[in-house]
Amino acid sequence: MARPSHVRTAVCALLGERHAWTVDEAHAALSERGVAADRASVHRALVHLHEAGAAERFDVGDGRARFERAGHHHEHIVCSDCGVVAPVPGCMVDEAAVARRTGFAVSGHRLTLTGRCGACS
Amino acid sequence: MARPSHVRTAVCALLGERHAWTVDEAHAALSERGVAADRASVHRALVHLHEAGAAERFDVGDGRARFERAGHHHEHIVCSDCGVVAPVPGCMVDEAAVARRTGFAVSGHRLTLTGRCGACS
DNA sequence: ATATATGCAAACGCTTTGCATAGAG
DNA sequence: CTCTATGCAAAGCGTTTGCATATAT
Repeated sequence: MARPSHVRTAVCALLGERHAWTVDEAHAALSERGVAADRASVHRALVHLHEAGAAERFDVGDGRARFERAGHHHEHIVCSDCGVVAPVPGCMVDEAAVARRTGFAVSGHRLTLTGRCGACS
Repeated sequence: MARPSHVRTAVCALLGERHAWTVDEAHAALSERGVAADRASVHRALVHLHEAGAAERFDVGDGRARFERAGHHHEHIVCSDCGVVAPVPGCMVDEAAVARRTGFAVSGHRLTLTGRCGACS
């Protein structure tokens, strides 16, 4: 199973559906669709996509890696009640200002907000 | 050893020295000062301080919990080379704007930037 | 005497990796 | 045939917890 990898293609398709997936969520989603795959394989597929530049990897502080399709920068907000992770359109971070203040050559950022989602309020 | 906890007081003192500590860093720092303490105790002291509101807990994505004194909001920037975590004075996140865009009742945020520190450039 | 912080060791959760196998080119 | 993705199982790592002990009040 060289190029048209079973798991990898399926995982890749998932990324197009939703903005964020943990390894387990992706694994479960594949199962539901009848795609048998090992957690390790799903994880490797995700890591591979990340290394290939097709996916971004981030975490919201709960210790689980999350992956999303690359190329659509946005921030994230986590509901402190139900844990859902939603995308926040746009970018509000002035990296140039940080560079000025810290002397670092800024290359990127990750902003995670916390709050209660509409459903939980 | 009830109130004037040996480890806890020492850990508390550390927080006043530097802006961020991992459990291991704190544990090592105590050892160097001749304060014998178990990692678990250091961890518990940090968690206790956090729950008491004296410390903030965050992570920069490397899987290690970091603690810092509470009450001095700032962002963080991590050097992609040496891994040092530096504070970024000020706050540049407009939570109200996020609330408007997402429908969440925003309660806080955590911004972590990445870049190369002055020493590594 | 009572309550709690500590040390020690084990349990956990998630990530990561080694190895043998199966399947594509 | 060769090379890589997969499955399975185990190893890692940092965090967290149970339990017996020590200590301050």
